[in-house]
Amino acid sequence: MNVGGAPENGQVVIGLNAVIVAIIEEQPKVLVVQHTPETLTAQHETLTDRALPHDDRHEALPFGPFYPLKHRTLESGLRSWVEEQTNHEIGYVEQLYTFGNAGRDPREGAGGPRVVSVGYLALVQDTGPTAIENAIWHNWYHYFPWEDWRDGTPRILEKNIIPALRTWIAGSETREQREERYERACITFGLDETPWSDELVLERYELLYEANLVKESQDGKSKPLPVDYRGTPMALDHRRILATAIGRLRGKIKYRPVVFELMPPTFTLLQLQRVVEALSGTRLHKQNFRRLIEKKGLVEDTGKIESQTGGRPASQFRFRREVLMERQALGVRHN
Amino acid sequence: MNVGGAPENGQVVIGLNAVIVAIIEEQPKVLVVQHTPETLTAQHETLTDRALPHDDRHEALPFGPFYPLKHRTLESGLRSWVEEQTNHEIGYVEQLYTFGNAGRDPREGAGGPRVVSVGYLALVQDTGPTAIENAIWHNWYHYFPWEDWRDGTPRILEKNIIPALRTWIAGSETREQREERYERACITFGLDETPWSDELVLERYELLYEANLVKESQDGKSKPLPVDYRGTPMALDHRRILATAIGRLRGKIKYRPVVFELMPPTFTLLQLQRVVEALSGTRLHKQNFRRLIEKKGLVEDTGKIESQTGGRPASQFRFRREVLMERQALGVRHN
DNA sequence: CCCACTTATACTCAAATTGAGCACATGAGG
DNA sequence: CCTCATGTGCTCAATTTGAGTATAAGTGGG
Repeated sequence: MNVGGAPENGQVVIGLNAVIVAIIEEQPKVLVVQHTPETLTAQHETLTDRALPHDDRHEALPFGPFYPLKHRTLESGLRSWVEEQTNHEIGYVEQLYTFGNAGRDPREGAGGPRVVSVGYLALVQDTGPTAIENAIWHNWYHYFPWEDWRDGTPRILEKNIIPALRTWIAGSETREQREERYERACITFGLDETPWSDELVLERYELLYEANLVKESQDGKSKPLPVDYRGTPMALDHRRILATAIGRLRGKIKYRPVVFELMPPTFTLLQLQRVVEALSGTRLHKQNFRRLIEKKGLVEDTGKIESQTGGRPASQFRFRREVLMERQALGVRHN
Repeated sequence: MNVGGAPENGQVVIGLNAVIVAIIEEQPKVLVVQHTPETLTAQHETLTDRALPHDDRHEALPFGPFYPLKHRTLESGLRSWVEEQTNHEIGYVEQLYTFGNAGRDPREGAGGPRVVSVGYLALVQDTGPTAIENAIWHNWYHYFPWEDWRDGTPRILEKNIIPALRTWIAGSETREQREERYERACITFGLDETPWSDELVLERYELLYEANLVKESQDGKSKPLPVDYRGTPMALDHRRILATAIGRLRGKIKYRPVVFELMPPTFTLLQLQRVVEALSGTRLHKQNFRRLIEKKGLVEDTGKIESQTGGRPASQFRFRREVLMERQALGVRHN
């Protein structure tokens, strides 16, 4: 057994994980696969010869294997199965991170191949229901309820997370550890007047993970958390990958014009603002947002008027594709 | 043959490529391995059962295989072989990109495993000569002579590259193509008053590649370029990986305090400035640089005085490790 | 028809940041 | 003591940013 390749060093299989994002009704949505035991087996093919442990039967990111004989590049592998399965044309693909941690996937181990998975972020337009089976669009704030500040400070944060973090800080074993925990919590969760930073999504998730405040880090020994404040869990390390994607996207929109990948061909400035707000989880100052957009010259007036605004009719704009070519400092900054 | 793993889908082997950077005498250096046929075989082990074609026997980035049975994570795999081989302690490691292109490595193909390689950027301090065999520190501007603007516009750019690009633009087959080429060249190479952007290292390299102005893209049919303006070539796609690393690092220093990973424990502000300048390839305004650094509070005066400055003695500073924890907008902006 | 309500859009203004420079300090070396 | 090279404090105008005021132009209800 184990012939071919570098046998004595173990087998490696490459998987492609996609965070597919669309904005639907002003909410940032991500495509997730509902894992029932049957669909899991059907989807994962060779990777699923061993079943997932019961606890990990959760929602998962869509996953596709990489076939080196069939796919010329990793990205083309990703594109082909995503477009095939979702019937959505992908406008934008960005590689996020490659995860190779042992123990990521409980199916590996004695005899099983090591799964190295490459995470991708893909942006698609809202083009109605997907054809993909068992896959649905979920609001990403279901998984990260503390990340949505559009209606003010999330209640979950004030009521549950911050107090739990303070308990965690107080429970340190040395003074150094307490200070370190406090410092981290300040920076990531904006404790005690420290400003909140929308990009630290991964850092926040990891802190909660370490503090045992999310489902994924529960070892079964400590008593389970109340459901209401840990956010919906996902299979394996998928919530981590999603956190990476959100943080990256929030950062990227500030200096590259990627928002437009999520927009319909024409849109009003308020619609554009709502999309940015949905992604960043914050509210923006309307007049300044417009000033910024116009200054960048990313957008041009189509002359058409949208009158279903609920107020004064608005001009419809179009993204100027000409400026798309790698150009920097063209994003949409906040406030 | 081809038993184990997912046989019908081809074998995959994972390689780890490291761009190891240090600043030595105000120059940004990268660790490269000199490939003679013998050392190549010794280094690459299982990956080198087929020899490289003669043209690809160039300088290469250090490369280590990933052993799934031995390494718990990709990063720990990288750290272990880099530290083992270089005797340098790595302060900072960042994953760059995962390359899976077919045809990247001519050794793959019929029967050979597909090599997927994960590129890493590692920053080390200048701690004298390395112990690694056949590896030497090379100024990265040998590979990208057009990227060093510290002594004004690089002559190579004005004398050779820009004219060659104009020829390439003029040689377009349609009007659209000409406009597209011109636009790209403007943005990346700062043609006709467009400002130069230090971060577009990869974009510039790719443009030159497409325009057939670097060695790696020479197909052997067109007549060879004069040596003087294409920069030193590297094996396989290593120059591409290096370009990715430089661009990433140039971007990163602007918003994260990573420069300090390259600094000795104490340093003067001018030394710090010289390091930033070496990385970004530009000159900075001294007084404003100081103002910026002091405002960020990244640094503290040790009270000690450096008198080997050639002028008035300077205060020695130390990086305040306390602020290292994920904190944003703390980099060193230019000018 | 007027009114409340909603959204669009033009413009103002102070605070903060940035880019460029002057002036002087302080050491080394002739 | 004069020159040279660097360090360090400070000024100043231009630009950008954050926050707000004022007004325009639609909707639907009485």
